[in-house]
Parts: sequence; structure tokens; C-alpha cells
Amino acid sequence: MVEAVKQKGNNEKRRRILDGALKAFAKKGFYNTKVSEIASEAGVADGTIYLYFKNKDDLLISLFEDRMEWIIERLSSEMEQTDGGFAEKLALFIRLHFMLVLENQDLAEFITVELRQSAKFVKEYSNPKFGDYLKMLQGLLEQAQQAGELRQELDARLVSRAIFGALDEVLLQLSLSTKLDVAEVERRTAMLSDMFIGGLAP
Amino acid sequence: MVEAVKQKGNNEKRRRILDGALKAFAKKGFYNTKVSEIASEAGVADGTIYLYFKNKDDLLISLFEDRMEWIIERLSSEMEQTDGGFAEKLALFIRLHFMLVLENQDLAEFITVELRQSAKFVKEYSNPKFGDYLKMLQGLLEQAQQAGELRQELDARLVSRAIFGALDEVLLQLSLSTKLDVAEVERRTAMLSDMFIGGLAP
Amino acid sequence: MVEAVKQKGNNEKRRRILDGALKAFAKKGFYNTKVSEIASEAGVADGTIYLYFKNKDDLLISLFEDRMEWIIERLSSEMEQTDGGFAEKLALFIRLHFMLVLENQDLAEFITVELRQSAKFVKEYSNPKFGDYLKMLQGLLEQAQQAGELRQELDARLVSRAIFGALDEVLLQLSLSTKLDVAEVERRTAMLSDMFIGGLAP
Amino acid sequence: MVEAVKQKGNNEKRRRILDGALKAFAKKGFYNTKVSEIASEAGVADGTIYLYFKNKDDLLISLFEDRMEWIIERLSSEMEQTDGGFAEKLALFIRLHFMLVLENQDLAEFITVELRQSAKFVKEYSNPKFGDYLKMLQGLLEQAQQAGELRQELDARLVSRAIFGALDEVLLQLSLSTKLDVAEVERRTAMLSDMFIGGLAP
DNA sequence: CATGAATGAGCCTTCATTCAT
DNA sequence: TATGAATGAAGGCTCATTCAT
Repeated sequence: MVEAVKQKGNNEKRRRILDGALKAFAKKGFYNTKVSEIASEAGVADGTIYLYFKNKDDLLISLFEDRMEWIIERLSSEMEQTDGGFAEKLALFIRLHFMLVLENQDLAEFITVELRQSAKFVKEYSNPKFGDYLKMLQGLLEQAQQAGELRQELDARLVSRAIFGALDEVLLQLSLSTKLDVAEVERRTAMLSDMFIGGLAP
Repeated sequence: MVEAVKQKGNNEKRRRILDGALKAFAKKGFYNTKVSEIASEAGVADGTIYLYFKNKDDLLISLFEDRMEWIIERLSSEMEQTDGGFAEKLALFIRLHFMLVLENQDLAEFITVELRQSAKFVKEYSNPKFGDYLKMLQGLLEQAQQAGELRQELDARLVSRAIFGALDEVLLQLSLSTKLDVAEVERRTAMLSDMFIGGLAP
Repeated sequence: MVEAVKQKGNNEKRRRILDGALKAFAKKGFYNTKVSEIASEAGVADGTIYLYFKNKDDLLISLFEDRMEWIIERLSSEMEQTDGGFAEKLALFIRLHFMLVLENQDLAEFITVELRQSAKFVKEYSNPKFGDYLKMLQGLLEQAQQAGELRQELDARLVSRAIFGALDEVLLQLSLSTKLDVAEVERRTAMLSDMFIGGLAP
Repeated sequence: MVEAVKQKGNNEKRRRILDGALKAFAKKGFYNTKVSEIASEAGVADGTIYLYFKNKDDLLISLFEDRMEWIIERLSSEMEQTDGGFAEKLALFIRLHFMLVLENQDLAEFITVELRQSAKFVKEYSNPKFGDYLKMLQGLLEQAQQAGELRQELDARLVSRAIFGALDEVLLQLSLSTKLDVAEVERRTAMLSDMFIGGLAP
């Protein structure tokens, strides 16, 4: 019981720090955020952060892992529900991606802005969770190819990258706009699905 | 005459600084690059940089402007040559985007990695040149719509964003790979054009 | 009875902390040793140390007192056994000093390296036990003077300092050598006694 | 000319930093001295110190080298003047050691208190200048042995250590006393020489 | 008594920027 | 213009100490 409480305490504090970091990174970016700002946002002392994370880089990486894991879990559990065809599934995937991320605007800014930097400049970090995300999308595409619902000549790996890039860029623009209109998000979601499935040509 | 020479001298040194900055930013990212490293790469004294640029942020912005301007000029002059239909034009645009940027791998890394950060965190900078780039692509799409070669119901602005995002993401992956195979670049170029024009559905 | 047991418990834990501190200080020096390292070495929690010692400085001082007291006790009880002349007594004193300290190499490093620092920088500490040690040596010298076995014109206080300094420096070198050869220790012991008694001149 | 001035400027600033460090280290010890205190003592900005020294450790080591070099130079040039016998030479050596170091009380405290610590805890530093100092004394002893003025059976290396230790300990006590009486220093100098040459026995 | 998670003051070091030459 | 030594504000991180359990 004491164990459980203590464990909870630990996790609760770790969570508060991650939340504070997300908020701070989204607002000012990784390099412009002071550790002390994260601490104050999380309501802990500066030093406490170093009880849960090795250093500022580790905090960034951990935040990625945590949020990507959350996104992947939500995405896959929601995707399992559908038994529609590829077009419905892709549309759902795109909608979910947008909805999940925009549910928390800070998350949207964080993912779209910091993901690339980190991939390249945080030492020795290959961002496995992001790889998992891409594999999920790639899996969807490969299944569609096997079912004859996606053109065989397209490289699923390349296409998954392209789709993610398109979503991410559109999301970036959305996340930077001051007010988010759900209807507008739905409109873009639908149009992107339509574009990817049907192509640009009439 | 003296003016001209002086001007030339200025431009030459300014250019060396921009080139050094590109190299350094590409390798280590904006925040991990020291001004002194740029100076040393450019073969000038640290202080000299401040004769040509207000500060490190201004150097970053100027570098964007400079490179985007170059890309836009090259793109538009090349695009003018073609009188093919929309499909050919889009294919050419994608090929040119890839080729221009991959001509200089540093440029590729710089564009794909730093563009977003800067957009958000360099104070009071709206990145007009990037806007020009997008407008160019958007213009291409709008012309196609007027010519009936692109579906009317698609929002050209949104689509241009999506295309740029897809290209950028694929380019990021390409730019991070250690060796660049021209044939592979061509393959991806063709497949992306095909995907955008024809859509994913068979 | 309960008191006694408790007292014993206290002393045992206090002793473990002092032992841990000695080991840690000898290896890394006072300022490079973390309180948590001492705690871990002693097998107690960090906070426990503060139940037995006011702070890190107090722990250092207490360790000195403890070890010097031990050395003085051992030295005086052993010295009482002898009834030889001054030469024999001094030789014995030197041998005992070496043997006692080298019995525990950590103690040797601690005494030779940390004694001076502490004397000067631990606030308001006059190092009384070290004073006792010197007084013991000084007493030996004064007795010898009264017995006519030591030159009257020498200042016993100054000579005791000089002898301690010589022993300490030689011990420092010995304690820093990786392996300790008993025969070598004996050789140096004898030579130092001989040098002090007989002088350098032939 | 400009070169010379610049060089002078460099050396002058480096010297001021070393002087400031000596003063600060002597007063509060290495670990209790802040880099900013050294900077303020030297009349330079904090960052300037890092233009001349790699870090705080390097500053400590450089200070040792500098001061030991100075002592060795002064000692050897003065020793060359004498053509007396061993007894005179040793007496002179002792007197010079005391005088040189006590000329600057800060130097005395620094040498006696910090030398040992550093030897052990500043990583990978074998203190070559201190080795030079000891070799000088050892050389003096070996010459005396060849001239038959020092007992053959004594190990010059061990004896040089012992003499240094004795001098250093006595110096420590002297340097910690608030006022230094030249007559008193002379008295101790003479007595130590006498003790070492003639031995303790009557 | 014992614990060890939490605290937060403190410090070394970096690096963008300035300015005397 | 060009230099590069000097500046000093700023911040990541450590660790002695506390205190709720």
C-alpha cells in the first residue's frame, strides 16, 4: 500500500515534470526553455527534475517517447475498431492524428516543431517511438496493397513518409493559428484523405 | 569604381559568412553552432560577422532569405521552360525541388531541419521567402484548376502545404542518409509525382 | 540495560559512518566526497549521517579526533613499555607512527593529505587532538633534555614539529605507493631515527 | 612593437590572474574559492580567466608550476654563489627556502596547504616542478656524499624528503602565525640546520 | 531512530556581443 | 573595414541539508 502510494507519488511527479516540459517547450522551444522554467511550471524544485531525468536532453527524449507512445496507443486502439476499407481507414487515421494532437495544442506545436531537431541533434538518439508510428502507417498501407486497395507499384515506406510529412506540415500551420475551428479541422481532414486516395487529377 | 570594388569585397565576405553559416548550421544546428565556428569556417574574425549581420538570429534569417531566393529563382526559371500539362509540371517541380536542394547536402539539412524552428522562435519573423515559395506552388495548382487539370474541390492552399510537407519529409530522410544515389532520388521523385497525380487507389 | 544496548547500537552506526568517511576521504579527498557516498559506504541513509554529526565539516573533525585519539592511545601505551634511552624511544616512536598509520592505508592517506587543509579551512577548529599528539612528542624530547640525552640548545617544540613534518612527508610518499613492503618501511624507519639522532655529518 | 605590447598585455593579464588566484587560494583554499573571486581579485571578467586557463584545476596547476619555477630559479641562482661546505650550503638552502616563501605570506600558505591536495586529487597531474625542487635538494645531498661531508649510509632521496617535510611543517606553522618576526625566522632556520647537521644527540 | 525524496542555493563555464586598436 | 581579446549575463547541474513518513 505504502509502495503503491510511493510509486504513485513518483509517477505523479514525473508526469508533472513532463507536462511542464511540454508546455514550456511548446511555448518557447527546447533551446529557449530554462530548466528552472520547467520546474516552476511543474511545481517542483529545479533539482527534482534531475531525480527523474538524467539531464535536459533526456527530458526532451523522454517527453517524445511518452507522447508518441500515447499517440500510438490511442491510434491503434481506435483503428482496431474499424473494419471499413482502406479509404475509410486512411481517413480515420488522418482524422485521429489531427484530433489527438490538436486535443492538446501544446502537443501539436511540440511534435511538429521539435521532432526534427531532436532527431538530428540530441546525441545518439534514434527516436524509436517515431519509428513505431511510421511502421504503423506503413503497415496500414501494406495491408491495403495485399487487399488490392492500394496500387502495388507504390512503395509503402516512401508513401508513409510522404503522408506523415503532409499531415505534419498542415498540422504545423493549424497549431500556429490562434484559434482552432473544429469544422475547419474536419474540412482539411476530409480534403487530405480525398486528395491522397483520389489523387489530384480529375 | 572604388565603390564597385568595395561592394564586391563586401559581397564576397558576406557570401563567405553565409556559406560558413550554412555548413555549420547543417552540421550542428542553429543553437549548437557558435558564432566563432561560423567565423572560422568563413575565414573571418568573429567581430566581422557583426559588420554584415545584426546578430546570430539575423544571420539565420538572412541565410534563409538568401537560399530560398536562390531556390525560387532557379525553380521559376526552370519551370518557365516547360509547356507541358499539370502532371508534367508537378513532376518537374518535385524533381527540381529535390535536385536543387540535394545538389548541396548541407542546404538540404538546413532547409528541412531549421526551417520550422526558426519560423516559430526567431522573434518577429514571418519568413516571407518561404511564403513566396509556397505561393509559387499554389499558383501552379490554381492554374491547373483553371485549366481543368486539377480537381476544383481541392483547396490549392491546403494542397500546396501538403505537397511541401511530403517533399520536405522525404527530403529529410534523404538528406540524413550518408550516401545519395541519384537513381534512388529519381525513383522517389517519380513515385511521389505519380502518387499525387493518380492518388493511392488503384 | 536498554540504554546500554541503544548506546551500543548508536556507537556501531556512528562507527560505520566514520569508517565509511575515512575510506571515502582517503580515496577522493574531503571536497570531492559526497555525503551520499559516505552513507552508501557506511550502509546507512544519507539523512542518518545528520543524526550523528552536525554536518560534513563536523564529520571530518570527528573523524580526526577519533583517529588521532586512537593513535595517541596506542602510541602512549606502547611507549610506556620501553625503558630504553632517548635513542631507543625515538626510534620506537617513529616505528610506531609508521606502523600504526600504515596498518590502514586509508588512514595514512587521510592523515597526510587532509590534516593540513582541515586545520586551516574548517571554521573555528583548532585541532586539539593533533596538538596532543605533538605534545606527546614534545614531552619525549623534553624528558630527554632533562636526562641530558638531547642537546639543550634545541627548542623541543620546534624539533617536534620538524620530526612530525619529516615523518608525515615520508609517510605521504609511502601511502601513495601502490604496494607497501614491510622491509622497506623498516629500512626507512631505521634510517630516519639514525638521521635524527646522529645528524647528517659523518 | 605592437607584438611586444600585445605580448606584454597577455602576460600581464595572465600574471594578474595568477596573483589573484594565489591571494584567494591562500586565504580560503582552492575549493572554497570562487572563480569569480579570483577574477575580481585580478581585476578581470570571469570569462577572461578561461582565455588563459582551461579551467579552475588548470589554474591551480599553472599557479604551482609558476611559483615552484620561481622558487627553483631563485634557489639555484643563489646556491651557485656559495662555495662553502655542505653545512653552509644546507643552512643556506634552508634559509633561502624560508625567506623566499615567507617573502610572500600568501605563497607560504599556498605551498604548505595546497601542495599535497593537488598532488593527489587534481587528475593526472604529477607535479613535475615539485619533483624538480626535490631533485635539487637531493643533488645537494649527493654531492655532499661524494665529498665525504654527508654520511654514506643515508639515502639521499629519503633524506631530501624528510628535510622538505620538516621545513614545510615548520613553515606551515610560521605562515599561520599572524605576525612574522624576522629574528624568529632566523632563529628557527639556524636551529633546523644545526639539528640536521649535528643530530639530536649531544 | 531511520529513511531517502525533495529542496534550492550556489558555482563553473559558455558564448553572443562589443570595442579599442 | 577588420580584428580578436575581453566582457559578463545566463543557465545547467550538483549536492549538502531537511523533513514528512
